[in-house]
Amino acid sequence: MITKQRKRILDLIMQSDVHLSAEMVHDILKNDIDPIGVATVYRALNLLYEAGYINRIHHPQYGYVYDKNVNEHYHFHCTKCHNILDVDLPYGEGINEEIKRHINGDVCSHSLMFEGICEDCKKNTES
Amino acid sequence: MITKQRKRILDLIMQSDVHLSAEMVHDILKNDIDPIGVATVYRALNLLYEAGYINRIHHPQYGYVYDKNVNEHYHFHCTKCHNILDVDLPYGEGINEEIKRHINGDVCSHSLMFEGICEDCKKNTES
DNA sequence: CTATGTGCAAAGGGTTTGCAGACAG
DNA sequence: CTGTCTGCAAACCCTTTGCACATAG
Repeated sequence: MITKQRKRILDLIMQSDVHLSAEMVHDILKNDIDPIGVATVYRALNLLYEAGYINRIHHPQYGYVYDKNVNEHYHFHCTKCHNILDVDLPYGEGINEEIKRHINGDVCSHSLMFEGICEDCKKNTES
Repeated sequence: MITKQRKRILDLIMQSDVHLSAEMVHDILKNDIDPIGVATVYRALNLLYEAGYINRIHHPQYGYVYDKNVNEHYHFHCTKCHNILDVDLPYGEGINEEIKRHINGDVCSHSLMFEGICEDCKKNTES
């Protein structure tokens, strides 16, 4: 069911250039003309993720963050500002099969996260 | 400072075949002849990790889990039993440099986690 | 003896849940 | 009108913190 709260939450994710956590989404929407409650935000994000409208990744600091890009891809985490950036590297589909032979089970996906200092933080440190 | 509590916690990690969370460590040690408190477990694990005695990885379900293997390596997460297994794949040191060119910042490490069903869970499903 | 570690219980934060009222179709 | 969604507050889980006492060196 598409309610106006869910639409506003989905729109926010779609329009955001950064990866937002549930808390960030709530912080933005609770100050609107008609505020959205925390519970609604958490429920909507889970639902939108389960339905495949948005992507969800594990943030090293803030639990889950949500992403408009639903294609499998890799991420970079800045250990200074804690932003997540998308990494422009082709997704290694084949590696799952390779690992399957080591594990003797099923391997259906993988996630790859790089860690370091992003361009902006590096500039700010130098200056 | 090496206290008997810290030694027992470190020994437990070193002898375990699986990756233990702080809670699991506490659950085991709280039932001993002289029990160890939660706070001590959390403080000791942080300390042992900071000091480089043990490794720590982000578990998709249970916060951090601790690992006796301090060398960089990759992991497999079973989405059924939620165990973490080590993956026997060489660590791709060179890829950090490659990503550095995309990010224009510093890239110092990466973590790679495979997801799927482990051998044991697969067997149990089939039978 | 002095500095550090411990255990307890309370506080903390982020997320989930129960429930009455609101809303969509 | 009926079933689903919302908002609130309480509950929840895991982790951290403050403090008095215990322990290591």
